[in-house]
Order: sequence, then C-alpha cells, then structure tokens
Amino acid sequence: MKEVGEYSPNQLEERTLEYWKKNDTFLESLRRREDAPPFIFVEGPPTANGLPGVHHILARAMKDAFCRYKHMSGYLVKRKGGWDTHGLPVELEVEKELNINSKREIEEYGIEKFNQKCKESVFRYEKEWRAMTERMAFWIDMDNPYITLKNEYMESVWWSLKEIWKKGLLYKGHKIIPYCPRCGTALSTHEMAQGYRTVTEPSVYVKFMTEDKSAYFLAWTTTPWTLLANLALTVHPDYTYVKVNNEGNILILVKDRLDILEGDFTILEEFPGRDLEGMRYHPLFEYCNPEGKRHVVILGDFVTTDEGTGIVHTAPAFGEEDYVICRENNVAFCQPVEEDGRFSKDVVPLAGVFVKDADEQILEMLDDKRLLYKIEPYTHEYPFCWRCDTALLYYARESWFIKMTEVRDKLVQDNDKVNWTPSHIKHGRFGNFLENVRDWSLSRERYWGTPLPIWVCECGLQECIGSVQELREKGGHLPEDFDLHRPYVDEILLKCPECGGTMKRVPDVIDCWYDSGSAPFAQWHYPFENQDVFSYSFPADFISEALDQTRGWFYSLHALGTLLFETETFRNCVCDGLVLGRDGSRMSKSRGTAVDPWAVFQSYGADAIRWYLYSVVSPGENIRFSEEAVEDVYKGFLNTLWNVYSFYVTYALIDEYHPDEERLPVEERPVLDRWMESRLHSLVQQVVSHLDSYEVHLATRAIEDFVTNEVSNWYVRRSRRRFWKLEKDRDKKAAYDTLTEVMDMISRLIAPFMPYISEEIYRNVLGKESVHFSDYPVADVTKIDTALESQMEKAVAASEAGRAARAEAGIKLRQPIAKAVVITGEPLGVVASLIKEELNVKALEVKPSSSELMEFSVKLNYKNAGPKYKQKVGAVEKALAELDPRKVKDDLTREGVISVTVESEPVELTEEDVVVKSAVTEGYTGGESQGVTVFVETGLTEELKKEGLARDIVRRIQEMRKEMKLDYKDSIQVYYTGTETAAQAVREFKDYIKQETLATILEQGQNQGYTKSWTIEGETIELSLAVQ
RNA sequence: GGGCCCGUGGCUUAGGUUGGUUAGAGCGUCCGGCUGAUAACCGGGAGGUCUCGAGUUCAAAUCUCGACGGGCCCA
Repeated sequence: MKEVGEYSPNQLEERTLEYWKKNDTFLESLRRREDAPPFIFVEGPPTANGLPGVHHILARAMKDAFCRYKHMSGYLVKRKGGWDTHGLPVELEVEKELNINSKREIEEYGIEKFNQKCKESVFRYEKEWRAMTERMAFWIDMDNPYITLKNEYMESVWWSLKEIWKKGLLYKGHKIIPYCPRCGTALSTHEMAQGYRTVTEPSVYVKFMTEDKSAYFLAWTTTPWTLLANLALTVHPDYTYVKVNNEGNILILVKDRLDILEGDFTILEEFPGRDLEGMRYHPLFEYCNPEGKRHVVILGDFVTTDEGTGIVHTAPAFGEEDYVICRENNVAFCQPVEEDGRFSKDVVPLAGVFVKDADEQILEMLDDKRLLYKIEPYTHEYPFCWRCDTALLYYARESWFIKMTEVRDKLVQDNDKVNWTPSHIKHGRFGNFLENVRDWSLSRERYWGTPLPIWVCECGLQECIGSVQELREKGGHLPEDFDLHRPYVDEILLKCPECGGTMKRVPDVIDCWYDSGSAPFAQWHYPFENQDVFSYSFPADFISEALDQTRGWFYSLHALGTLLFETETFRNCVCDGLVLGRDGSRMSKSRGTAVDPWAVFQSYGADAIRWYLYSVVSPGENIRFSEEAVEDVYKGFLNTLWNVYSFYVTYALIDEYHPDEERLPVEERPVLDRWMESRLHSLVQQVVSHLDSYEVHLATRAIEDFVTNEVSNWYVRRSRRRFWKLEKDRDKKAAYDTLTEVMDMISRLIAPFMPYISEEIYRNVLGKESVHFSDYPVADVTKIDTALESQMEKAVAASEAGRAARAEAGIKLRQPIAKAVVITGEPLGVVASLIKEELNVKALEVKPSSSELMEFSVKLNYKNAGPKYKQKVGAVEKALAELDPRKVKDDLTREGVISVTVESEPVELTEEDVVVKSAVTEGYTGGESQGVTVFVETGLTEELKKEGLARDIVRRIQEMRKEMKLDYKDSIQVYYTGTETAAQAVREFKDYIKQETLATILEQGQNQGYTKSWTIEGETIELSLAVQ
C-alpha cells in the first residue's frame, strides 16, 4: 500500500489511463473471459462528423456500466465499436462546405468528387470522439469498429435487402413528400419546418355527382388544383351521413356539418358512412382516368367533422393520408403534374400552368359545370421553400418500400419479448408506433449512402442483387477493389434475362437508418463471413441509446429482426433521457448552458460526471446538466469515499496492517463490525437486484447512501478510536479486517460506474492487477443479520435524537452527562454501549413510554365547555384542577371521556372539552429521530464538569501536539499552571489525560518547552509541552 | 393536430403500482458542535397551498377527468 494524498481526479484518471494502456487492460480483461458465456452488446454507431458533447457521454456511460457489470458477473462481453457514416446530414454538411445547395449543383460538381468529400468528412472528428471515449473510460474496441461505408458492411445490407425482396416485401410505390417545384427538390422535414407561414387561400365546396345522377356528394378542399387528380372520396364508417334537399340540390354530407349549407334544407335520409362504401361517382374532370379502381367512395378513420363536410376529396398523388388510404383500398394512381409543378400536356386546358396559379381557372371550369357549391377564404399554416420562398407541394415521388404493414402483427409479437427501460416505452411510444406501422420508405434520391441494389429493364423486369459475387456474375468483370458506392455502381449494367435488353440500377440510395439497423449482422459481414459468431450473437442481450432513437435505430433494428430472422433483435433496451442545460432546454452556447466535457473532466473527473449521470434521475428522464451538479457529486460522494479510503490507508500504514493477512472470522468480531458486514452484504444483494432490472439509479443511490451514511458517518466515526489506539489487539485487527472488506467490496461494486477511483482503491488496498479483472461481489447471506441491522438503525436514531436533546440543552458533546433515557419498546441489547459512547453519557436507561418524563397540565377548553355548562363552568374547572393531570390525560386517551363530580353531580368531559398541555420534565430535554425519542439529564455535577474540563484539556494538548508537528507516536512531558478548579480536574483525571496525549509526565510546574495559555469555561490553564 | 413522458421547499429529487399518522432526503442558507479523516467531519433550525381546477372516497402528492406549463417523437 502506498500513501494516499488528496483526491485530484484529473491526475488520478490520466495516470490510470496510462496504466491501462501500458497493460492493455481492456483487451486483457476480455482474454480472461474467453471461455465464458457471451453477453451480447451492440453498439449504436455515432456519427463522427460532429463534435461529441455531454449528451453523448450519457449514452456511452450507460452502455459501459452494463457491459462492465455483465463482464464482472462472469460473461464475455465483446464490445465492437461502430461508425454511422452515410446519410443526408453528411451531404448537407458537405454542401455547406462547397457552398452549394441543390442536387443539380451536386451533379455539376460531380458525384464522384462529392462522395469523396462526404467520405472524408465523416471521420473529421474521429480523433475527438476517440479521445472523449477514452477519457470517460468507455471500454469499447475502437480499433476494429464496423463502419457502414465499408464494402463488406454494404454487402451484408444488400444481402438482407435481397432476402426481403425474395419474401416479396420490397415494392415500388409512391411517397408523398414536401417538394419545391422551383428548386426541383424534396425537402427534409427539418427544412420544411423552417418555412411555415400563415396564408389565406380559397377553400371550396364541390359537388360530385353520384353514378345514378340522383344526388351529389359534397366535398371540401383547400387546394383546388388537386381536384384534377381526384380518384376517391373518403367517409368515416361510423359517422351519420344525411341526404338533404337543399333548395333543389340533393346533397350528401355528414350530419354534424349541416350548418355549412346555404339556404333552407330538408333531411331526406340518414345512414352511417359505411353504407356509402363502394358507391361510384362521376369525376369532375376527364384528365385522370387510370386503369383500375377509381372514382369510388372509400372508408377512413381519419375523417373528422371539425371542418369540411365529412366527405374528404382524395387524390393519392398529393397527400400522404390520401396515398395510404388509396393503396389500402386498391384505388389506382394518377399524377397529372410534372416535376416542375406544372400540369402535364394531358391536362389540355391547363397544360404547362403552374398548379398554384391554376386555382382560379379550375374554379371557373367547375362553375361552368355547375359543380361548384361555394367558395370560402381559409386561413392556415402552409410551408414555403426556405431557399426560394415558393409554396411547397406535397407531391408523389416514386419510392421503394418495405411492406411493414404485412408483418405488423409479428412486429408487435416480437416486441412483447423485449424488456424496455423505462417500461412505458414498450406499450407506449414504441408499441403504439408498431401498431400503426406504415410501410418503410426505403429509397432516397440522394448520393451518399448504400446504393439500392435494384436493377430495372426497359421491359419492366426488376432484379435485386444480394452480393458482390452476384453482381460480378451478372454485371461482368469488376475490379478487386471495386467500390460499391455511387457513381461506380451506377455504371454497372446487367443484361435482362427476359428480353436481353439492358438493365440499369435505380439511382436511389437507401435510408441510412436501414444501414444502422443492419448492425447486428452487417458488423460481422454476415452471412459471407463469421456465421458462427453471428449464430450466438443474435438476438442481442443489451442495447442502449437515447429516447429519441425509438423511431430511429430501435425501430430499424427491431424491424430487420422481424423481417429477416422472424424474432426480436434485442432483449433488453435502456433508453436514456435527454441531457439538457441547467434551464431545462437544449444546451446552447448563446444561453451559456453548454458545458464542455473536458472542462468537467479536468475539474471533477470522468468518475464524477458518470456517477452523476447514473444516479441523478431514473433512466429515461431528462437531465438538467450543469457543472455545479457534478461538483456536488464530487464533494458529496467522491470526496467522502476518498476520505474513508485515505483514513484506512493512513492507519494501515502506521500499524503495518496487511490486507492479505489472515482475517478474524466475522462472528468473532465486535458488534459494530458484524453490523457493517451484514450491511455490506445486504447492499450487494440490493445493488445486484437493481442492476439486473436495469435500474441503475437505484443501484448507485444505494451505494452512495451506504458509503456516506453507514460507512463514513457511522462505522468509521464510531471506529476511529479503535484505529488510532496504540495497542494492536483483536479489536483493532477486527476493525482493519472489516474496513478492508468494505474497501474491497465497494471498489468492485462501483467499478462498472467509476472505473478510475475503483481501480485506484482496489489496486492500492488489495495489491492486485486490476479491479476490472475481478468478479462482481456476490452477497453472502450468512453474514446478513436483519435483527442486528434494525437494532443498529435504532442506535443511530437514538444517537441523533440524543444529539438533538443535547443541542436543545446547550451542552456540548465533550461534556459528559449523567444520564440519557431512550424511549423504545424493544431492548437495545448489544448496541447500547455505542449509544452511550456516541452521546457521552454515564448511564443509559430504556423506557417503553415517554410519559414518565413528561409533565402534563389540563385546562378546560372554554370554547367547547362554555356553552355546554354555562354558569357551572367555573365549578367544573375547579373540579378538573383537583384531579391528577396525568390521570386525566391517560383516561382521556384510553376512554375518550372522564367524569368529575361537580356540586355532587357527575359530569362527563370529552376530549374536546379539555386541553392537555405537555412539557418535558424539569431537568431534562428531549429529542426525536426516526420514531426514537431520547431525553437527557441537563444537570451537571461538579464531578461531571471536572471530567468535561479534563477532556477539554486533552483536546488543547492535542492541538498543541499538532502545532508542534509531532508524530502520532511521540511521547511528551507536560507541565501546567492554572486556576484551582483546573488543577483539580487535571489531578483527578491525570491517568486519562496522560493516556490520551501520550504524556509520560503531567505535573504542576513552570514553562518548559512549547507553552500556551487557555481559558476553558472560565477556567484558565497554561500548558507547556516538551518532546521526551 | 396526435402519441408518450414530466411538473413536489431557492436548486436536484424520494414517495405515486398497493390512497391512511407530522410529504422524506441531499445541495444551498442560517445557527451550533467537533478538532488524531482536519483545505476534513458532525448536529440543529428555517424553508412545501406536492402546477391549477373538478371528481371518486371517511380520507388524495398518490386514483379519474380537464386545464396550464415543460420535454421528446410524429404529423
């Protein structure tokens, strides 16, 4: 063991990092578990094109804690790092850098060069990520990570797509996206959110003639130009619809919206919406007549009666909801608008007109046909392009989908097998999402991503390629180092096996969420390699990310597990909350709420930051992060732990105690030690149970509470004398043995959370290589004595109560007092002496009830008794005063009523008639804590005062020893002069003072050596100390 | 607009499933103690309409409904 200095986390952590690096501790820990059963963790890959921040520490700390815990619990926990490298954010970053902002400009710049830039940018901050990961002590293999842009990774992705293709779940459809017709580009939701404005536009009520021409469906829309693409009308199945005669017009609409009608009307018929299903109607215009089902009434739950007519004009090319409902009802599709936002040449009268400019003309055309019911201005929020301010269109683009709706039930079933933390995610946010799952829009009309491996022939034949080998076979010669990215892959043409024509690749790339969702198999280049590894690595045991991944990574993982392997992908998932600034909103530099992780590492250390993140909230709750909050952990917990550790080491070195010497059996140790051992093992039980249910905050709080309250504030404090006394007896040996075990267990218990300080304590105390090679503590239930634990709880409570009573009386702790009375029903047994010592009392009494030490007085409650007894009230009061107040109180509490004799008549008084006042008996003060009451006797005899004085003198001598910088073991000679009372106190307690201060001589006499004069409680004494 | 989560002293929070004495702690603050863990340690006091409103109940921080405020995700 080496001496322990102050706790300086930065130094300690950097030093420990060096040690780990030098000894390859992480990999060595894995090697030592080579034959252990595996616990499978999958790293959710971060993107290294942005700087890592505090919120990344949380996710990584959570992963680390459970990986370390499982490792220590006897599993092999491989931890392969990963990088997410594809996707739109990367492209946008590069666009910004190149100062361009459209797809056209990217193509002018060149896809090859552009993608090269993307590739470079995704590792821009890798160094910073690695540095932070290392410093926060997240043990993960970053030297052999999986990387989503690698050919091997993409090939696995291709394989999986082909599997889905083979199951017939991959199809081409349309996706409705916000689209800027001027820029000719789709906008991300983030871009769209920037451009919302309030506008007032015409909204129209239009009449669709039923097939038999007997009536009109009345529908409402805010976008008249979409009427040209109308293919269906949607009604709610359960609402009541009516047929009305509205001044000669026979109209059908929902009953709740009759007030929109102009003029008088009479109701002809009422029926539920479902009765309308399948009814056909005449289209408004003749320009959209695709093959298949069209111009028909369908049912949809999304129809509301808040506005409109309860009959929703449905155009699949221009609305997400419209598109989905049409698909579900097998309604055909029609797109009369070109990519530039103008009507196509088929729409004869409007060919080439920009849709937003066509409204007026369309309304005129409808009016000519007498199909326009009325026009109303309508004010709503509408998105505009953030670049050019053009109104955005919701526009159908071709897109490839995975038919998730077909496996919806299986997704829900597989989710049943997942253990979510917090549990509400399972059936809440995630479960709801699965139940309403939509088909997964897989393709992106972009450049930097895994290319969609689908080739299409002019004859219509489609082919999905599932491996490089297959591409080579069908597409001809490929160089060895062929890069699967665009634009190279675009150049590969296949020969159509049907018509012999040329097949070209669909130019899209795939959603990067699909990339990261492929990690469980793609990180192993499965099934092309590592089939054995994969066979035992799936499903994963544990993953963890922030809550915002619910519909991101968590979903894509789960979806692929169900699609490819028909099972859940992960068994346990811990969702972290968000890390917010001190004000509860996102950290921001401008508001001064952003925190630099490195500043915190340097001031308080990674351990403190980690412990804070684990313990401050239950998983999933948001965290208001500030440097001060970490400082609190540092001061309140880490420093206390360090002090206990430092205390232990200081005395172990003085006494030359060796932790590996044979220990005393626990049952032979004093009660305080047996209690400590019992608590220690109870704690282990608790912590393990919390960790097994992924309640990291409960586990860490239990440890913190144990260390600060039970170890530091009770065990060590009550044991100090045992360590600093000179004789090396069994009592001291027992104390060392016990504290050694505490240090050992605690260092291992905290190792998954605070890898540094645990390493320091463990290595220094136990002298072994690393705490991270050790096993997690296992509770020894034979050491748990719950009766003793609850007895000690009483003792602690009694001490607190006694201290409060002393404080009340104003008697300092150093002054002994004659007696304390503990009020408790059960005997104190073995812990009585601890209370006596802690409270510095000569005698300890135990009483079952406090009433003996209380004085009571009773008075009539005039407010109640006055009206009752009127004139007699004075006599009642007099009679009451003659009774014994204690008996009155006892009878009242027991019977609720007492009877007194007034003018020879019995009178009954109830509790309401009497006011009972109580006070602590003269000569005592009382205090209470956790249901235990303690009274202390406040009177001090001369003898006690002298003893108090003697103890004060001891303490002054100790202070002088310290001022003289004497060693603990140095003996001294003491001479004194002083008032008679002081001299008497010294004489009477001579042996005690000598023993406490290691004085060989204590005599009255003049200055010899270091001299100081003191005044204690009015008594003066001059002390002279000399080293012997 | 929809789904989910949250709202308890100045700050961070426990308790909420299973309604039941005086809502418990830590930090901060004020006061005191201790002085061989000492740039440490201990105790005590003050501080709460449990966001608001309604309902259920003998009884609500806890259950139900609604409102307000905050957050995330999705439209």
